Amino acid sequence: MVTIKDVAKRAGVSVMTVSRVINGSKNVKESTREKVLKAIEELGYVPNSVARSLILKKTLTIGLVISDITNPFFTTIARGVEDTAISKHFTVILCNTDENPEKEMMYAEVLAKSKVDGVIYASASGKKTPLKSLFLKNIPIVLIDRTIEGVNDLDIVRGDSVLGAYLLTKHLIDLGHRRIGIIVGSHFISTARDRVEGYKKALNEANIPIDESLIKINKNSKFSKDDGYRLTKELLDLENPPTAIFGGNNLMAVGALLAIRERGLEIPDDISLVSFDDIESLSEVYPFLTVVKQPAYTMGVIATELLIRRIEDKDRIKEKREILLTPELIIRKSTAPPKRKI
Amino acid sequence: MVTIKDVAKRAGVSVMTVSRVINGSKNVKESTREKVLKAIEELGYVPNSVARSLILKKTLTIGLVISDITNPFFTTIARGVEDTAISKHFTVILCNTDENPEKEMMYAEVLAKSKVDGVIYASASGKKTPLKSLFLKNIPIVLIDRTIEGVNDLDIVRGDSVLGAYLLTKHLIDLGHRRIGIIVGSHFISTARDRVEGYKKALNEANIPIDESLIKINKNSKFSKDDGYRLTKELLDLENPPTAIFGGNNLMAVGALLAIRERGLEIPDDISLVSFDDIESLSEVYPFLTVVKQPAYTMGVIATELLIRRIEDKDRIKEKREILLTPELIIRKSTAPPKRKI
DNA sequence: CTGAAAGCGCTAACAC
DNA sequence: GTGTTAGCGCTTTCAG
Repeated sequence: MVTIKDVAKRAGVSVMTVSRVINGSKNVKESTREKVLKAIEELGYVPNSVARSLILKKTLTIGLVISDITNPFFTTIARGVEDTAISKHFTVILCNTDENPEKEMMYAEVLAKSKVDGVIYASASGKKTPLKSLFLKNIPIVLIDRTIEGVNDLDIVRGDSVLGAYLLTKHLIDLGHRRIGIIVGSHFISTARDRVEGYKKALNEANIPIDESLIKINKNSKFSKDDGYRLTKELLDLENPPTAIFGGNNLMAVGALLAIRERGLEIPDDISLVSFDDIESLSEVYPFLTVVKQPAYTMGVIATELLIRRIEDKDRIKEKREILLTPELIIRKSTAPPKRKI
Repeated sequence: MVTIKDVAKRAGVSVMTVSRVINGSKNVKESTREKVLKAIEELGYVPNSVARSLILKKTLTIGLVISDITNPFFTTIARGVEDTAISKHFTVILCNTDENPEKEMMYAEVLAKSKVDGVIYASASGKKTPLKSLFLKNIPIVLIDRTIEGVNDLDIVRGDSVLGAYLLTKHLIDLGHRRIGIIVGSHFISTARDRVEGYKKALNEANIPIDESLIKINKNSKFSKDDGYRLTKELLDLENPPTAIFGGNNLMAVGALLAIRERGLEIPDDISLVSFDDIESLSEVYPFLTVVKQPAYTMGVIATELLIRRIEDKDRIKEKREILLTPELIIRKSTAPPKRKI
């Protein structure tokens, strides 16, 4: 391995001068700079960021913890994060927890040990335990999408799930639905709770009594397609099944759709379906699902900007910032008035 | 920041003993170990991987360079890579080059400087220049999906694009099409060239003369939706337009679909459409597009396994390995016999 | 079983 | 403009 020493020797200067050239210091004679550059070129020297980080105590790296790399919602966030990070010369380490608290724990530790300068964090567990090692290292954290129980002092960027769920439910109610089923992921996750809250709010406002059997919020289920599929079947098996189903996120809605089709039911003729979060690659080609759409890319951008600001001047802004982004209702073809029971 | 020294002081032992405890060495008296563990706990000590990497000359990190994080094909690869890497205690740095050679260059340099232990690489430029800094550092590389001009000594895992394109084209020919347009990304990219090759092979076999005006392989265009859209319009504007269009990848096929619809044409009645690579989230809900599907997850897994094997015993296996995965033709609803010209 | 010394590749702080 | 010294947090000898 060729080090700064080798370059110095070859160029006939001290390592310090080489360091200056690498880091673009002004105080180097042009002829010296050229000598050094030539040596670097000849030797094929590449500076070692690890050594540099050890001294500087910064790695120019941020961790991005998301819960499902398969979900376009998170992928889009990742893109926003990455684009923004690059523009500020940061590299991002992507950590996919797969909605698995154990993986989440492991990744938090890896990031703490790796001495990333900061992390953007979508919790899979809803718990603060995994954050412990990050806190210990005093690593700046920006929460994204999901809040964490008992954590109130961290910046957070998220969509307004209560409002989004309210809009979706209200749309269904306006269409005439009164029995609306909702399926959401783990109740440990804030977005799951918020969406149920928005759902209830809309029902209450319309004086529709809340039927808990229509609310499928499972202890251990994830926000996955399979869960959506399974929970929808449970809903359809009810004695008095719903006339509309609210998918707690895009993946669950797809699962719901599959379950509904499997039963030979038509959407929206037999049953309506709405989804929290869009799937652009789907809707573009097949504009079918009525959804509430969150500005995922923007979320990634804002979270990264907040984080980097924290990294670069850790002390100045003390107060926590909460950015709430407004979702947008997009009405397509999966919703219609319920069949009138004659 | 609490370091190994602080722990040593607190536990009343030397740093070496702490190091032994951290790394699970056997040669530590049980009572000493407990003292050290207690000190670690009390101080909230987290080992510094940066310092460790500097000595060990390995980071337990691999870089994954992909060209489009928006494309489910690459996302699925990423998942395969990540799952495999984790299971071997490696962390992955995801680099999204966005099909942009400049970003590619930048990322290659970042990875070289970061001293990742290896990289999995889908080239955006098709050139070997960006790899230079990686080569200089002697970092093991496994190519994925795309070959690189003039690079013949690197392991590679890729799908058989020639075969896939051949199958897709043959399917169209079997249906009765004779004027088949093809749109692919930059001809600098091996998969673009291979797909055109497979296309030509099928035509030749059927004794259909090749009409270069039906082959849209642009110098600077990417494999993007917008390019698919634009190139399809060019195809439709031809004096004697094609009766079927071959989308060079999933994104281009979507662009093609949008362009076709915009012209008020019906698929497959007016024109057939096929795609290289599936979009699962789309096809699951709307099984419409006839595609050739590659085992993306498997590609990620295999590439990572190869890479880690290289990392862990750099010398033993000298010869390059090439893994060619077979794509699968999935016939759905976007293809039909051409309208007979009366 | 435990510790002291040396040093990984680099930069900060100060000389000259 | 350039070089010297010291040291980042850790592990590797090698003693004891």
